[in-house]
Amino acid sequence: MQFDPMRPIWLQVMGEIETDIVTGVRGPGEKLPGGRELAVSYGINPNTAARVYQELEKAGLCETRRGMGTFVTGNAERIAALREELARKAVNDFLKKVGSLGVSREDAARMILEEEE
Amino acid sequence: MQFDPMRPIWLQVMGEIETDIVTGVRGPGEKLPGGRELAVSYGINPNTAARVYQELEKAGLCETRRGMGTFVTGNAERIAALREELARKAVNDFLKKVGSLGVSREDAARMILEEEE
DNA sequence: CTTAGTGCACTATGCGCATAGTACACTAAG
DNA sequence: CTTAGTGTACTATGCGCATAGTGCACTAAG
Repeated sequence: MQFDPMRPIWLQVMGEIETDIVTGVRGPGEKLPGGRELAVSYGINPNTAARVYQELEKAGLCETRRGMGTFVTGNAERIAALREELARKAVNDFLKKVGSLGVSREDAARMILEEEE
Repeated sequence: MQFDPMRPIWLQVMGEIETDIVTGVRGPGEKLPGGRELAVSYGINPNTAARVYQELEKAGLCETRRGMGTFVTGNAERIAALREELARKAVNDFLKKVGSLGVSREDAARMILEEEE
């Protein structure tokens, strides 16, 4: 994976794992890779990897057990709430951005259905 | 205005001016505020303000005349192209983000039309 | 007990952003 | 010419990100 140099790496990796969690790729209670292993797989520093898990725990998505590792939270409600929150945020950000360009909600919806890859 | 501490200020101010240009708030050939004035109005450092105009010129949106100021480009095609580019990018970013959450294009369009403020 | 894997804490370095401050060069207007 | 407004070029400081490296404490498995 290659990173956007304009945004902190820990935030970008955190986003990746967040997505894996809300989509079920990483199930509730599942053990996540160790800090050092995560660092290798993403090509980042162990300190940066540790930061990722610290922030995920702050967000209530992971639980850390010293000596054992970091695990996806077993709180399914929290996960469902996050999925809802992320989707709503994506919609609002999009509407705000496209609105500032002078595009209506209806036109935005049309662009989404018609946009080619 | 308050800034997102996770992203460079010059990028955020640049985005503001970009939007003003593509929406016609700042017309082609129009003189933009001086670097020091821009700094005061946004509450940022003159050096950061200068960076904004440097980047806008790199993007082909402004023309700088030493001793006179910075002006919106007279190239209307460039402006129209940017508007198209920004809208397309917003759509693609949105589709990518919402797609990673497991939401279809149709559901995304529906969410946009139904989302409340 | 020993070992491997883990989280955690610490020092140090380099880089870019953002700040503050100063100085210089150019242009238009008086 | 003088002045005000402008872009431009420096130096310097503080901060957070990201890196590198080391060590320690905890846990489970052998």
